[in-house]
Amino acid sequence: MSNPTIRINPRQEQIIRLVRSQGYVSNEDMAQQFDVAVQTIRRDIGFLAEQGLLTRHHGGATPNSTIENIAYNERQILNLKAKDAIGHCAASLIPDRSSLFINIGTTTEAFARSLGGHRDLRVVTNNLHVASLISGRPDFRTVIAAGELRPKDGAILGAAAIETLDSFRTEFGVIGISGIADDGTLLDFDLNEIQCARTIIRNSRRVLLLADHTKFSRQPMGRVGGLADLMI
Amino acid sequence: MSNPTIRINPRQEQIIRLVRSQGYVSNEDMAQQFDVAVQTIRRDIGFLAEQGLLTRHHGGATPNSTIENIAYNERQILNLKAKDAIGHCAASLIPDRSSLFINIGTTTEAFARSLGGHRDLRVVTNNLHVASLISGRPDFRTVIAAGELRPKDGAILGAAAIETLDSFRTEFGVIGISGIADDGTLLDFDLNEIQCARTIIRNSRRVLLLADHTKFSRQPMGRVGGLADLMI
DNA sequence: GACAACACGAACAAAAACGCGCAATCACGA
DNA sequence: TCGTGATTGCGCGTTTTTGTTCGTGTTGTC
Repeated sequence: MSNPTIRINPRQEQIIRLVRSQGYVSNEDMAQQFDVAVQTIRRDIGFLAEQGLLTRHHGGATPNSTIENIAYNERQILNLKAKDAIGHCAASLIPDRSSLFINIGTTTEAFARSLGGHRDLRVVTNNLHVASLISGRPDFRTVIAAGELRPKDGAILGAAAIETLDSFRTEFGVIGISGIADDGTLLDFDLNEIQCARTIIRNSRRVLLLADHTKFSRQPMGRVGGLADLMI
Repeated sequence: MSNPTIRINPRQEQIIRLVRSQGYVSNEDMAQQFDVAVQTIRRDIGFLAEQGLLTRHHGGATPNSTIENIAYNERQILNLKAKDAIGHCAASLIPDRSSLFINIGTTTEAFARSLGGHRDLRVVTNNLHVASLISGRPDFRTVIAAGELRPKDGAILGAAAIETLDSFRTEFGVIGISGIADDGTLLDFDLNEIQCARTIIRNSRRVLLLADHTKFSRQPMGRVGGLADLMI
């Protein structure tokens, strides 16, 4: 029948906890910490990875925060370094205990990843990956918008999403953009995205627009607004 | 059914207390502490584990955290094999091109993981992890419910979520449950969860209830419905 | 592109833990 | 006092876990 006693021993449980809290731990470190041979740790890691509880690497293991891995591995992220830097910089502008919208886009996801040091934020987002990234934070209050998912980037768009976004007012709106025209006009490809961005801008006291240099060379056709709309 | 005299001797009671306070205690330590042979401790541990009062391991025992206290990460690994098997089995009942609700719970997540071979499903869910799992599928149409995220398990609950769920009718409702009473009554801990489950049941042509054997030994207090509510 | 250092898996051996059967002990009432 | 049944301790063969060795594979550097 089904085995009643699950085959996970205390050490393996500790390993999961350790890896999840540290991000990356080497086999050597774990062997030392638990006072067992490296080979034993390897066996544990192998077993846990087989169960899908963490990810194996040469020399150690990392947690299996599903979405982050999907984000990095399966999706092409251009200018990762620049986006991380932008996200980090933007995050430093957000004080603890603030409320904020986070819109769709890979740059806003980088921003969300940089919120690790913040506390007690209240976040409203229509970005599935952002929601996943911060979903484990017990001190955050995270609201996700309703609606249909767009597979390619985890965006939640449409009338229902706008309705959700429209029922909140926040101190910050963090949005990305597809393109910026020479005159400062903000541009996007998709009407739904544009409407969501507008809703966020309308309901935020301040707006942080995250964009790297590539946005200046693109010229989508939809108009989100002018830079003037972002002024405080 | 409930046996009137369960024989738990003082030593066994002490063992439970000790394990609960220490986290992990080796059989050797306990044998020394109670001044009995290791064999006797083994018997005690075996008996107590059988009663579900603690968890047995090679060389010792750990406490059996109560359901509410089990963190999501740990819950995820409970009965992983059984949950995968259940999920796989349930997935085989779903034809391509169906529409379905997927509720919160680790078993429903296992189910979602088993949908890899399906095509063109339309899914409505209030489970962030489920949404993430299937978000990359370009042939699926995925709708996520609105509302506040519960960090411990990625559940989206509340009035907004119910409103989203209530605006769809599907062929299948896939739900988990916290406990099943002997008379078939479905039980849950949280009022919000119960309301979501009821909404899903109401709006589904057929309901698939995913539960492993551990659900029969738990007795939460909220009533979701009877097994009769699930009949086709 | 080659080499050194490190990490890995497989196989084997040692150690620890386990279960079972049986005998000794204890509790308790006839 | 004796018998009965439950509990405990011990011996021993079996299973599980852990450590070690060694040939192979991977990584990083020059």
